[in-house]
Amino acid sequence: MSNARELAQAKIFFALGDVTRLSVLRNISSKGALSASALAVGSHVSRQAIAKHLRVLERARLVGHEKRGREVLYALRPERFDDVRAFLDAVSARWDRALERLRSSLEEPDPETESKK
Amino acid sequence: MSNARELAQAKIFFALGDVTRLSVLRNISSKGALSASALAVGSHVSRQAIAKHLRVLERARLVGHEKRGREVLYALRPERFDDVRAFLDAVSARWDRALERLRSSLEEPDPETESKK
DNA sequence: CTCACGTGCAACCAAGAGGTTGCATTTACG
DNA sequence: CGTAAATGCAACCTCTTGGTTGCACGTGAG
Repeated sequence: MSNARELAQAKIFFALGDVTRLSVLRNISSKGALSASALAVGSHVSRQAIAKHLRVLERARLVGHEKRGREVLYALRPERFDDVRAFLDAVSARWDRALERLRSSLEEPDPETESKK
Repeated sequence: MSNARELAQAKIFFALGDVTRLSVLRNISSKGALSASALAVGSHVSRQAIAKHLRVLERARLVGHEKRGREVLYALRPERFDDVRAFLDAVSARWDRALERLRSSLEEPDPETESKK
């Protein structure tokens, strides 16, 4: 039930569930690859806090890093967002089917299929 | 910078960032509206824990509740997922544009636009 | 070479998350 | 009416989060 895929999904969503991290993602998605220090400049928290957030984002594989001289640049990995979309689509689809089942069972009592229970 | 919309987005993602809550969502998305007790049956945690998770999901407006006799049924509100998709699309689009800018500025120095900095 | 800058690591702290148990309350159903 | 089921509320506990400060280490610019 709680296999590795679902755990990875939860990790991704967890990484997205913080305003500071969302702001970090917005920054590197609009301005390109940035260092932890650069990201901390416009932020209201310290550089070390940003570094921690970057580690969370990286463990969720939403960003990657690359050593560039004496600084470390963090960049987006947008391909991971497809997994998130897949989850959303799956849930929505299941929900639509559940609604459809409910609707048909209400509008049309249909004793044949009803007798299955 | 950190306005109400971004806070709401973070709340949605936070609500999705827990394996138990993801499992709850899967359950009510496949089996339809369920009560907290019913959701707790197949789970490895207590009914009260499920109730807390349901409150988190409800504050993020991902689910809604309806009193049905002596029990309370929780159902999905899939329209909220559109907001999530909107965020993902926005970030991906910005990232694509950032990549495009980077690529063009590398392949073609273009002193005219470069002189803007 | 020097030194300031960017980074990483560690200790620490307050607050919140996630979970439990226990009890009170409501309510459908024999 | 009586009772068992479903819920709500509160207290409590432990572990994690998000944040800080301080310091040590590498490395690039002048």
